[in-house]
Amino acid sequence: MSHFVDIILPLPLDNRFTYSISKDEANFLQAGMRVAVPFGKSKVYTGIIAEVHNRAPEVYEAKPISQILDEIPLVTAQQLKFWSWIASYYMCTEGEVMRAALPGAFILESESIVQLQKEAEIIESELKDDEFLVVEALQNQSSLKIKEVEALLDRKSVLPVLNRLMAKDIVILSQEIYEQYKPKRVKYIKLHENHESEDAMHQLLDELSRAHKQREVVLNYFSLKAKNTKPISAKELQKLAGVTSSTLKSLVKKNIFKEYYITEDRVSFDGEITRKHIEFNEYQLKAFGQIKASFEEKTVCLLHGVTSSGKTEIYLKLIEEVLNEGKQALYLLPEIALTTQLINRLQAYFGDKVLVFHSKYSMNERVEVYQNVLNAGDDPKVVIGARSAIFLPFQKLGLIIVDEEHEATFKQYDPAPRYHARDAAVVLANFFEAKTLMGSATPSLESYFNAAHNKYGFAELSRRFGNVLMPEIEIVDIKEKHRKKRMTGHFSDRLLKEIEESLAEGEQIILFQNRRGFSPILECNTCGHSPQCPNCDVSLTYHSHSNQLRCHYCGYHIAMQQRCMACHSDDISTKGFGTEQIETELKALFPKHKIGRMDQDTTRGKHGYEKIITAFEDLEIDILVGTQMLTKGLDFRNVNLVGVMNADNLLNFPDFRAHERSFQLMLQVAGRAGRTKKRGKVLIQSYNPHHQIIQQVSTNDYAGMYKEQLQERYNYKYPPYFRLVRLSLKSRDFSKTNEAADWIAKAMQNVFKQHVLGPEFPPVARIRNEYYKNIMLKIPQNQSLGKTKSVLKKILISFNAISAYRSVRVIVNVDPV
DNA sequence: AGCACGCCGACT
DNA sequence: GTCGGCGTGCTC
Repeated sequence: MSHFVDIILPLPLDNRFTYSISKDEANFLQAGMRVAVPFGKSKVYTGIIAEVHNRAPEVYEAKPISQILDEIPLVTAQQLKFWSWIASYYMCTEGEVMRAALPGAFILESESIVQLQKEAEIIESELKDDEFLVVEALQNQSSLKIKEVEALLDRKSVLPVLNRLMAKDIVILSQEIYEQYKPKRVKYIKLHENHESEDAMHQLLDELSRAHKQREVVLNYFSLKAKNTKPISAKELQKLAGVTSSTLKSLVKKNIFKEYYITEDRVSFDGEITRKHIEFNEYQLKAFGQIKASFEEKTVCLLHGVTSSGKTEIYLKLIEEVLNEGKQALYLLPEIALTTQLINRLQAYFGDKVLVFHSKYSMNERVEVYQNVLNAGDDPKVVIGARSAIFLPFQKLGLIIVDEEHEATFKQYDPAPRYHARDAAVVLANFFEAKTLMGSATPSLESYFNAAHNKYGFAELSRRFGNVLMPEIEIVDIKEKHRKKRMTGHFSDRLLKEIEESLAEGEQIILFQNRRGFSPILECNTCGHSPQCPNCDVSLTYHSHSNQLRCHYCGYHIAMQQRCMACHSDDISTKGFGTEQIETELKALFPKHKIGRMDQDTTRGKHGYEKIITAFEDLEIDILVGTQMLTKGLDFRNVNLVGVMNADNLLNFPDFRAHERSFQLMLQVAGRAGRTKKRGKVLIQSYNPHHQIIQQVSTNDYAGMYKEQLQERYNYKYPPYFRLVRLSLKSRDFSKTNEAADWIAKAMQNVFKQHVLGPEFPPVARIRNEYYKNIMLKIPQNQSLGKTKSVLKKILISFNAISAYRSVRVIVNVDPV
């Protein structure tokens, strides 16, 4: 009987691909293992085995696999099931899910080259036969391809051999594109056996009497040795003795010291557990009880807890219970809320049971977290991470917490899979029969709706911890202030007065200014022209620090213009305002105080964000101006005043969620004020002070907002009453884009009638010289999702068969946010 | 996605 | 006379 494997390749291709394997391989291989397979004329890809079977393909001859990359499955059966759910629900390929789900280092591409490590110390007697063969070959030629190693050893599974050689630091494996995972190895020092006796030691010190530095190293070594039995790292010894690595090296050369290496986890935690017993207040106790009770009958529970009401303690307690049952927990947060503050808090409580999964982590670190989760065995862990953490290889998941559940960043926008981590988490939890807890101070309408309709359980925390009052929210009518000439730049007299008072009290201030939408643009006062991006349909925005005009979409930039580009008038000015303007104005208004700015420009780089936060915590900054970044998970003790510079540009977004978003954003920002004893103050400046949303924010009226917005959603057929699928078409050819969009829209209208919207140009219809057009499909609750998607898929397949529209790409976004 | 194959313009 | 532009079709 012949044997085959079906492979998922990390490519946007709809099918799995079948390869032939030998009988022995069939016995060895399992679903979830990686294999390298030839694909097309010359490429080799890493694929995941989805199935081992013996159904020979009928219309083609299956190629054999080229090598086996794992000895045990890297992907669990649950994950494979989850991948295929994601692919089908979000209408993408399994290959795209694979790309998103596995750390890049696991996906090797094309030919790997094996080379001898330069300073390898090779002890032939310690090598197995096959290892020796490889080393011998490498001594004759500088590098070997994996294929050549296979030929040399006359077998396919050569990676385990190479891995052993890598572990011994004898060979290195390099990739053309992706670098491979490298374990972190720390150099340790010990005394050479020759000097271990007391006599030898004294003799040694005498010998070194003229080599001061070397003698110093040896003395320090002994004192460290006397203190404890821990291995002594080269770094530690160098530092203590105040010498460089070359001194150490010469001691090693003299056979006085010996080096050895220990592989260490990059992601380990070596701090102390300062676990404090969690003491709930009565409200937390009640909410905790509500959650536990709801988990008896429902799988998902929504926790609506106002800012700083102590949601985190409830999470910790629930996680602790799950860990005690021997199960794993996943704590999901939006990327920007993954702060050191929170991680430290978790580590202080759970110690090395905490694993952090971050997109900022290096590839090597991500591989280690992945492997730690996979090999967790009987030592369950809690993983804290952003949306992609749902793809980790959990063994026995007991609980998923989705904190800041309302955050749009849980939805991946680009590339596919365009999944919503919150919604996918519920499905993932169900695979494990685990529970999901969603938490937010401002829940999404969808989740609140699910709770209200008994699909989810519900718990509430309406008091702030320590009975701190909710901040007092005051609305400032800046239209009137303008009329009465009470504005200084973008600051009303009210706001300035409050800032002055706060500064006088020695308190810190946060000012919030929404980033995009109202970045400053250059405008001619004579002809009204403003410079446009040549590649995109947007105005260029002014960046004062570089004195440039830039495009947010494609990065195009030109120098700041002194004259209008259309009419050469020199009467030009900047319109709209961003964080940078606010910062400049503040510096002029409060020259004696330190002003900080936190936005995309200032938080670039690995620790940019941390630096600003730390500076603010250490009271080095008096007033912090920022974008939405500062709404999340930060706990500043000394802030009592928060100002929202302009509420209107949030509200005027052309999006059915704009009002909900504005409400959430403003309340979240407001929550930064007065987190300790003193009652905080929030000033919201607006041209429309009577806008419903602003009124609802000022009275903290979530229920009112919910009711009103829900009615709007009902009237205009939006979620949660209707599901949405958005198709975006793009191509370099304007009329092709239009024709293609019309074709698809027509095909859809034939089936879905009035539930097809568009085609319509998006607000920015051209980006990087590609033209965009959108079609929206609304799916009523009583219409089968599966059937709808398969009809849509069929339409798209026929569309792709039309050669005239070949250059038009269609992007499908299920549940767009 | 990548890559080879293939058919038409400006160059050693 | 060739190098190379990217349109099209396929990958087990």
